[in-house]
Amino acid sequence: MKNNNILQLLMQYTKEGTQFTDKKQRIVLAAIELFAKKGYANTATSEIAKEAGVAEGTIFRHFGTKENLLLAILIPFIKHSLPQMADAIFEEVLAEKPKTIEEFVRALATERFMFFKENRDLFRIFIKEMIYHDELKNELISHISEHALSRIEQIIQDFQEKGEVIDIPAKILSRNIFTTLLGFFLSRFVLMSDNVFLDDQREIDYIVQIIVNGIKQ
Amino acid sequence: MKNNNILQLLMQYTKEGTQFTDKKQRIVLAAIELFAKKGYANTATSEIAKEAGVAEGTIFRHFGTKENLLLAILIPFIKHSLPQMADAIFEEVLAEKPKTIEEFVRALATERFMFFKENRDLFRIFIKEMIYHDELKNELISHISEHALSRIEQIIQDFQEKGEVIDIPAKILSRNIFTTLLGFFLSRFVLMSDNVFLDDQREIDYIVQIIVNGIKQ
Amino acid sequence: MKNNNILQLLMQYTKEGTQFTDKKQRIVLAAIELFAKKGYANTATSEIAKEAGVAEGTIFRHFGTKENLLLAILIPFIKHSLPQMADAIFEEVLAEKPKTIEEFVRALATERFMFFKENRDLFRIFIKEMIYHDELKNELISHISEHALSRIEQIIQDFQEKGEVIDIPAKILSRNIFTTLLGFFLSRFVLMSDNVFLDDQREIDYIVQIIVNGIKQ
Amino acid sequence: MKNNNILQLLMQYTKEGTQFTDKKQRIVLAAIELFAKKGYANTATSEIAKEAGVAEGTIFRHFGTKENLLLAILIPFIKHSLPQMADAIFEEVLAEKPKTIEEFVRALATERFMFFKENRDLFRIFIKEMIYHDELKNELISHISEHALSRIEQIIQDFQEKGEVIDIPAKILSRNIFTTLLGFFLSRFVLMSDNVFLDDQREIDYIVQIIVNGIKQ
DNA sequence: CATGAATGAGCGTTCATTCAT
DNA sequence: CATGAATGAACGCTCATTCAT
Repeated sequence: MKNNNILQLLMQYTKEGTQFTDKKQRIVLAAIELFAKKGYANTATSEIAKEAGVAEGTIFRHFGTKENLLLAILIPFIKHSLPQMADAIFEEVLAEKPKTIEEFVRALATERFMFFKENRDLFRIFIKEMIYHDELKNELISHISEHALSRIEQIIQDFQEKGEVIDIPAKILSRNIFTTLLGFFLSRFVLMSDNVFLDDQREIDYIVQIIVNGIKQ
Repeated sequence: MKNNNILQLLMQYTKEGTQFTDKKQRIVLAAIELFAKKGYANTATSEIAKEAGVAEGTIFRHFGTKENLLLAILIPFIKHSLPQMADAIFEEVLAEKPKTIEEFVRALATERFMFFKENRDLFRIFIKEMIYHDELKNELISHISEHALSRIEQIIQDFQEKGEVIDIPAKILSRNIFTTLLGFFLSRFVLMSDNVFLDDQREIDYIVQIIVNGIKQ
Repeated sequence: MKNNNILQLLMQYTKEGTQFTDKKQRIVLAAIELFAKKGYANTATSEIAKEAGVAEGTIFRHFGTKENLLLAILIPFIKHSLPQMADAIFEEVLAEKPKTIEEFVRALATERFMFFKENRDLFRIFIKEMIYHDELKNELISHISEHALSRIEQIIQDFQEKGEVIDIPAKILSRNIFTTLLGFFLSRFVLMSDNVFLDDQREIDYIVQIIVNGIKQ
Repeated sequence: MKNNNILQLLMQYTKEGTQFTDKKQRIVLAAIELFAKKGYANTATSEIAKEAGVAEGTIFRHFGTKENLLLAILIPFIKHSLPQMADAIFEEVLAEKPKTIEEFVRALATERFMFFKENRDLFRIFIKEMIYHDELKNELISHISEHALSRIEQIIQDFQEKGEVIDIPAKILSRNIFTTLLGFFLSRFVLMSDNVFLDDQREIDYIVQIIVNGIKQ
């Protein structure tokens, strides 16, 4: 779980294949912060420039349009970081060779919890902009299906064969695990205020328990 | 389950306590439709006026500002409709005197599924605008806590006393049921495309099964 | 020759079929003045607004875009005023039943001289914007061909039949008369400074003499 | 008629009296091409730089401002190339010792036709930019008067003395010849589309015939 | 000399809001 | 109450110009 911060991944994948320049990085960071805080539509490019300490024109020199700046944040994440992350997640989650379904769900929930905690800003941008941005929505959903759901499904099947998990189609179960976790993270990191919640570890414990009880044989 | 449509409820509760005039109603209906379709920020008041068949000035005569129009849609819903709805929900859910926790969860999930299905537009506005609108967020959360979570908690406790539900604090359980359902509805009605899903009844069946298995003794 | 001023004609032909409002008129007049003086590209909409004594937004309320404002000046002129003018020109020119080719050319040259003198601003806008605006160019040329050249050709043929005009195809002659006059007007009203020229009457006398000698039998 | 291309002349005359460097030449050539195609105002210096294969800064190192670049194209042409051209024109036109006014006009028309055909781009820049650029306009007109009109006038006088040309003041006749030719070239190379025209030779024949008939005794 | 990233004034355009009718 | 023309602040964006390298 060493590198959970997307921005570092983000920096590695640009059209040019080169590192972002200093100013470009500062623009991206300022944009993420402001988009997350106030939303894309309510953030003026002049504010981003001010926050980043560059001239407004510099934003357009690097990204062409404001929308491109948004996409320059989101698309590489979807296209490159997300699959790579999916690999990393399952590598890490499976590294400890979870023997029970509970160990697996706990590892997954913990890993994702930490991830969303660390990248709450980006997560918020995603959720907000996706709602009316079908292109992004479909792109993201197809990537999730391909890279995450299919793996969870496989793992569930393994546990089903061992008789540890109830006999509902693995496709359904995996989607419900995914949905349940997503709902939890949405409540936790997007919708609700922090003060509603207990400490992290107990939160994770409960959601794991709920999920696992829900699917255990 | 006779009156699931919020708009009719919405019309009955205004600050002034009077009925909305015809034009005011048309403005609210047009605004809801457009806010839901394109988002608050991307909807011009001129569009709302056109869609409602009134002059742009009329909107401002009635609501003062565009934001007030949004709040005039959301606040009464939260303040009046939501509690009333909560009453109605539990009245209805409990009307059939659910004998088991499963019957209760199924009744609740079904009722809310139908509700969100019918009011998807308003649901979307809520989610989207709440993300960066802390006032709304807190208002909504406190109402939910007060009117929904506390009742679920009470019911859970009853079932715990009967030994049907596991011995996790009822507060936690109820919040997890709530979160799980909300996550499901967010996926189902806000984030995902329709075509990802099975038919309604099977969707409900599975989410109920997951939740119930998760908390059954 | 009572109504040589295009703007009055311009005012009569709008999409709505109504008279321009006062502000709309002032915008059009200011735009013509500034476009003519400084060119379309070098005139800011803020300047037009200032000159017209309206808010900048008012321009866009009425015309949508800056280019539409240009076209709202030029297109009605081409589509409506120009054909109508062509009618008027030949009506007037032929009203005095010119017995000789010289009388005809003189009447035509005089009428057009006065016209361009009075509408020099609009003439300049036309010439300047047409140079790189093929749509306008083609529109104008086709209207001129249809409404002006064909009539001149007819009249030339009549004089050829009377043996007054040399036996070059009437099509060629008419285009050369047209071109010669146009060249004269371009030099006179667009390119050259006023001080290069003699008094109007002598200018007209000479150009007529040149043209007539050029085509007389 | 060996060297009709202005650009080569252009390259030889700069303020500094030195040869243009390679990069400077490439900038000028690119600018001429783009100014002619899209107009001065619609051509970005970045485009010129790209087309010329130099950095944008290089343009400003050489020319200081964009307007200076335009003037660096037009002024030397007016100051140096135009008089030199005038010499060359009349040298060439008179080389064949035109015995009749028709031979003279034909030689002049042919020479200029070929010239404008070959330098249509530059011609367009001139016309377009001159319209609102009084400095340029006056500069050009005074040079034309001095170097071209005065010579034509002289030649016309000669033919008048031989009784070949009508007895209108030579000043007027020469300006009318000039104007008629200019009008023809404007129509031919700036305003009209190519497809309106016949083949070059017949075009020339007719314009010559018109002019000559117009002034022949 | 040459570069090109950076600049920021100025542009066309949008739109919530006002107000005379 | 209702209207819709008018407003002007604020926006995204362009581009001639500068300057450190």
